[in-house]
Parts: sequence; structure tokens; C-alpha cells
Amino acid sequence: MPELPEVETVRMGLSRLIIGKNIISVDFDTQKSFPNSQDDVDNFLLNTSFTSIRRRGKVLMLDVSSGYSLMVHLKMTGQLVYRGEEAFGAGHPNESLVGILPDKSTRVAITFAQGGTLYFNDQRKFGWMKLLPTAMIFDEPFMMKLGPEPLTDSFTFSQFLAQLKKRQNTTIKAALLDQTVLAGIGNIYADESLYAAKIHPESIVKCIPKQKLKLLYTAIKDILQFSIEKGGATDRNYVNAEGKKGSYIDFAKVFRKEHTPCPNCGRAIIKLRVAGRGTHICSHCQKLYREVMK
DNA sequence: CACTTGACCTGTCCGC
DNA sequence: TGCGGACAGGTCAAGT
Repeated sequence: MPELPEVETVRMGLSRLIIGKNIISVDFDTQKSFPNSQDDVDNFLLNTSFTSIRRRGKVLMLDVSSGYSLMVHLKMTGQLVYRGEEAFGAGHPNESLVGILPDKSTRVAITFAQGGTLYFNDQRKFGWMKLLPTAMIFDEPFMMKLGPEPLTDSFTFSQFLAQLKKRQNTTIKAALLDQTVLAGIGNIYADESLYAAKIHPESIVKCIPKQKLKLLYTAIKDILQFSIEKGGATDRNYVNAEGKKGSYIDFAKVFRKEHTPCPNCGRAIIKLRVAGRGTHICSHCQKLYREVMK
């Protein structure tokens, strides 16, 4: 559920809250959530500080001054929440979706000399955080295979078409969820983008007319950007670096909107299963392409 | 090789 | 009220 806009929101928040602070203690529990040894932590994380925070797809890279980086994937229920004085500047502490930390979902806690602690929480333990040399990040198999960043200027329509060539015979929904085609799209933005482009998610990639793919290309960029401006989508677990919700879901047209009227035609939004995922559509507005158009 | 399905987890919700 | 089971979805391994 943390997809590109949510991870980007966390990145911006952490950049404001933890850069330059000295790490004085690191506590971690399960091997699955944090596979590094105590020696790694002692040698490359303790007594260092975060220098920059980057994002690639749904992955965060927290670079530290030792030449190592913490790679973080939040998967479905992961959260990176900073607790300290600064985090509560503007709003109220109780706007936070998360309570007192650490709690039973806390997997890693990183405490700073200046006060404040960064918590990695993950209810379902699908997410992970791992420490590795900064220079080795892009040698990780998952990182090497990632497709282009949809919000960069270098991501053009022709590049989008070229990427889709890799998945010509599958459904467009499966193609959008494939991180090697495009990096950062998950279930929410796949459904919203396909609705905006009026394409049925079960359409076969090679059968979709080029001008419809152009609409999809534009919708992806616009929707991801808009969601970042709204602080991402809080469906159930997602919170930003201050533990607060994003508001994109209030603007969603179809995601989790089954039985409510389509904003375009008024017919009910329905839910089906495509590519093994809950999928939300207006079956009247979104056209199904299964035969190659001449 | 291309593509689909199941496993990994745990909290929540629904029906009985 | 309690309980079993379905469901949520990102990624990888296993299956077709």
C-alpha cells in the first residue's frame, strides 16, 4: 500500500526530520525485518548520521556517513515514524494514527543524540530494512530490474510504450503492477489511472489503441503527482514520517468505492479480481480491449 | 520463456 | 459474544 506517492512523502518528511542527527542506539528484533548482525550495526550505523534520503520506486535509501545505507521497503504495513519535538510543531500530537511507540509492531528503533527516535513499524513483517554499502545498492537484483521512474522528465511516452512491449500478452493491470515495467505503481494507482484513461484493467496490452495508452501515460503522471501533493493515500496503515495520514483517498474515484456512483456516468462502481488483486472499475466507462484494433 | 498463482504475515471484518 | 474463515496486497518462488 505504500506506493510511490506514499514513499515519496515519507522521504520528504524524513529529510526534514533526521538528516545530520547522530545515531546513538539501534534496537532491532526479528531477523526477517532486519537481517544485519549486531557487528554490522556497531561498525557502520552507530555513531554515524544520515546524510541524504533517496527513493527508487517504492524503496527508500537512507544514506549514512559511514558509506553505508539503510535500504527500506515498507511493503504493505510498514511505517517509518519519527518521534521527537520537531514532529509535533504544526499540528496536534493526536492527529497521529499511531499511538505510543515503540509498540508491538516496532521492528527497529534508531535513537539520536539530539533526542528523538526513528521507528520502523511493520505489523505483517513483509517489509524489511537492511544495511549495505551505498555503492552496492543498485547491484541488488530487485533494484537492477526496476523500470523507469514515472515522474522524471526522462520518462517519455515512447519509453512507456517500449516498456509495455515486455508484457504484450498480459492484462494492463498486471503490466502496471510489474515493477520492471514501471517503478512505484501499486494497486491504488493502477486502478485510479486506468479509470482516468477509461481502460478496463482486463484489457490485453497489445490490444489497447495507442491513443488510449497516451491517456494512461498522462493519467499515471498526473495522479502520482497529485497524490504526493495530498500527502499520499491512507487506506488503513499508511502514515507519513510524523505518523499522520495522507488525504489522497478522499479524492479517489474508484479505489475502495464499490457500490458508490461513478463520478462520470452515475452507475455503480464494481469490484472484481484482476492479476490476483482486488480491482475497482466502472464497467460502463472503462472499455475492454481484447481484440487487436485495426 | 511468458505468464499466473500461492506463500509470506497478522489484524480486521463478516456471518453464524 | 465467540469463532472460523475470507480478505487486505508487494514481491518472490513455484507451478503451468
